[in-house]
Amino acid sequence: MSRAGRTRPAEEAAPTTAWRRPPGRPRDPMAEQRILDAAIEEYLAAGIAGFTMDRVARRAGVGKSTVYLRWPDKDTLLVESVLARSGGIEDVDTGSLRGDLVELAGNLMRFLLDPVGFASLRVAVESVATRPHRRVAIEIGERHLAAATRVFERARARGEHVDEHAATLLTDCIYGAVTIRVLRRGPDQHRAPDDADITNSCAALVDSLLPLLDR
Amino acid sequence: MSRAGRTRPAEEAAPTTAWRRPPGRPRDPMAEQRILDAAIEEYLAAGIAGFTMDRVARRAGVGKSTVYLRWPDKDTLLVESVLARSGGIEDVDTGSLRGDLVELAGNLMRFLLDPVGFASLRVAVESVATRPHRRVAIEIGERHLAAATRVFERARARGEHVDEHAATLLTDCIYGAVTIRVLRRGPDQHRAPDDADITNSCAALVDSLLPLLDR
Amino acid sequence: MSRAGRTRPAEEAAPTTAWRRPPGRPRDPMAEQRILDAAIEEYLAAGIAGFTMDRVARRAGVGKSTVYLRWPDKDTLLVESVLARSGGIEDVDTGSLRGDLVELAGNLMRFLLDPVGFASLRVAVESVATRPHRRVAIEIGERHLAAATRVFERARARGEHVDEHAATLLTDCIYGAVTIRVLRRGPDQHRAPDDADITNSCAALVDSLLPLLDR
Amino acid sequence: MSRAGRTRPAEEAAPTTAWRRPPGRPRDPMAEQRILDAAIEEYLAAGIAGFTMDRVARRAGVGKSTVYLRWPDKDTLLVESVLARSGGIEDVDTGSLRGDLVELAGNLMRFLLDPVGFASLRVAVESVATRPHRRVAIEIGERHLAAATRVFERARARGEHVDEHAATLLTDCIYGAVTIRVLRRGPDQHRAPDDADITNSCAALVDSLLPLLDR
DNA sequence: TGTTAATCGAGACGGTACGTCCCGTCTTGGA
DNA sequence: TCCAAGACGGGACGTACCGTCTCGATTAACA
Repeated sequence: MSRAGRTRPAEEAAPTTAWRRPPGRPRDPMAEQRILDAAIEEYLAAGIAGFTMDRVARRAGVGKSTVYLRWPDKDTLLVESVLARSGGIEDVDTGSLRGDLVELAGNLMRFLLDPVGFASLRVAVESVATRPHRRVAIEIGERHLAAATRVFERARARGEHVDEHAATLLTDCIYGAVTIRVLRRGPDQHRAPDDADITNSCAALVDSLLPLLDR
Repeated sequence: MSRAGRTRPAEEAAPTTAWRRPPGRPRDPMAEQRILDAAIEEYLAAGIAGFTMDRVARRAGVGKSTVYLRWPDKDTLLVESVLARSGGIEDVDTGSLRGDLVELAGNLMRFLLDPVGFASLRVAVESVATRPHRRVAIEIGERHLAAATRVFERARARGEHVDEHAATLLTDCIYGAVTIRVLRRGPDQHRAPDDADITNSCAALVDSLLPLLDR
Repeated sequence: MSRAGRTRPAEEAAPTTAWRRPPGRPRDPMAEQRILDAAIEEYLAAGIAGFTMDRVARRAGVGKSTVYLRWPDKDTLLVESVLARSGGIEDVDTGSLRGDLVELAGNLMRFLLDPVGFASLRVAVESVATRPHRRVAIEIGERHLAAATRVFERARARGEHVDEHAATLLTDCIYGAVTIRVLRRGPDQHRAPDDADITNSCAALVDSLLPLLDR
Repeated sequence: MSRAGRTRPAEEAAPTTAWRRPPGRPRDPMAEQRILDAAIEEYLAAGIAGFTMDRVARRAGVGKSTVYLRWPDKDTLLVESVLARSGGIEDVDTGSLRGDLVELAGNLMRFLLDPVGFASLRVAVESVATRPHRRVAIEIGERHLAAATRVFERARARGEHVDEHAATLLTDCIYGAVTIRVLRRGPDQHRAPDDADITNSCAALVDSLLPLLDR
């Protein structure tokens, strides 16, 4: 997620040394967010084809130099905008493994059905193919995986016996099936399905797969 | 897969009437394939960034007009090139359901690990998001799905009892898991994994999921 | 005015030998004129920029090959179309030298004020600059000059003494002045000047210049 | 001669207010001339057929955008290039009316015999026909006319009596005759005629026409 | 109170590719 | 052999962006 720009205080490692503001006019702290927002809005409005640095800068009320000072090129800006927006795959904790998994699957499905969320899938797939951005895909993957991992850890902490292999399998199947099903219908099919529908179908999926844990 | 060009004999609805060649010089029947080939070669050589209509035309030994007569724009040409190349998800028939499924999963994984195959995934994901090409994604999906469907039908024909729901679930899980795992490592990680490795991991996946069929 | 096409009977020198029709389908005798007409219409309608071989052929109801069989390229067709249309600088004969010259000047002015006539000036100037068509400019010049020459010859035949040099000078001045004046106001200034106006101004011009003949 | 670009200081009407540079990077003041030069060179080297925007930009060491920022299209650039080059119809002042007129006629003839000068005639004739550029023709005309006007004014200042009508007539005849004679032989007939020849023929022309001033 | 230096909005710059248009040629089946 | 139709290879057009650059104006910390 690090940008090419010069380091900022928060990211510095110097623990004891006092931080000295670099000389010159400091960067506008608002610009960053304004640009990210403008980028997402442009992307959502016009798709990847209409996504133009000039337009993003214009919409953000910012000069192009201000953009290029922070992101080295268009692709990077797009990727980071999407990532910044699709950020929080919040942790889930319903008390039971089944409940957690249903919630997890539901979250992913809701996420992918949202245009920005789906965009992060596009970005991930695209970045797998373009060497320099592969990191992005991995990061997105990790983020979702981490939530699943914690769910299983909590289950073990509760005393349930969960085989490591089975857990991985379950995760891949749940995430994979959800993804493939969303791909089959596309995001935001003009009207997303009812929240209850999502939960129901995810519950059915999880219930079908749960037996795998018992060998 | 039909282009914007004028109708060709095979696509005509006229049942009894003899087909009359339209007036004027007929389109070069070779050009079509030469362009598609050149497009894939350019794409593989230079990636999406270096994919240029002029270069494709040049490589195909063709004028740009000849290209634009057949495909309305760069995106469409790229998509159809990839699709044309990623065509044959051949049918599998090993005699047993388990064997078929292992083969199916292996085919998909090998397909996705190949640059052109992975490109078709990119194209599918991208086309889900861009309304005008959604058809493409569906077509790719169908193509893979059809192979799975036939496998289950053959199983039923052999007398095995296969629940409809379970079959769908199995298909989604296998395809989903394979896809997600490929996404995790990317295509053509400089050297694709051994063919035996692929088969082994697919066998493990299928064996783990097969119990789902028995409720 | 000869085209690149194969020779036609009328242009042949064979005096006594019977002319044998060449084998194959004879050329459509109408096509020639239809194409010339269409060319002028297109030129007048859209100017040189909108003058397209495809459009000319289409308007003439003719295939492009039919055009190219008769004229080797666009420029030649345009030039010959204009020339064909601006053809007749009719002879004048009013009985007196002054009358003839006034008529001559008037004809030229009317000719240049007509869009097609002015086009022939454009074509002439242009063709002076483009080596391969220089012939055209000369031809146009000759055509106008010839009329003047005949006027002076007739004057001499009537017994008037007309110095050769003075005649040339007079011709150049009359034609030159008329041309320059038309250039100053442009052709078809939405509404051409009254025919009487033209005659009057030409008469004034000629009357002013006539004394030059008496040394 | 003004282009579509934004206003420059000199053209501004603000009388007392200080001029403020518009925001953004100012246009490269050299580019203008470099492009005009490159255009003329291309035109002279390859004629109108080989006159390509890409080549002009390349030769000027400039991007196409830089060209199109200043001239809206190829025709306009060509016209203005020619005009810029054919600029200086210098004033003449030999002390006598006859001397001035001979000089004037000689200048015009030399001008028209030079490829660039003749090009300006082409441009003028062409622009008379194409509404949007008519201004150009007028400007070229005025420029030459002005020199003649000043000659006659000076003559009057010297006390010579010069009738207004006669002066106009003389100008039209001289310019017209010279133009028509150049048209008859074309510019740069591989080798322009000797400078003395030009002067001689112009002197003869003027001497023949001078009597017109005395009624 | 300047001086220094980085950032800001704006927009011109050198490039490159797009998709369109047209030229002059070629290739059909039919006249 | 010509004809109408229209595809073909080639190449220029004018547009749109990219990522860089150059302005004058700001905005701090340092002197």
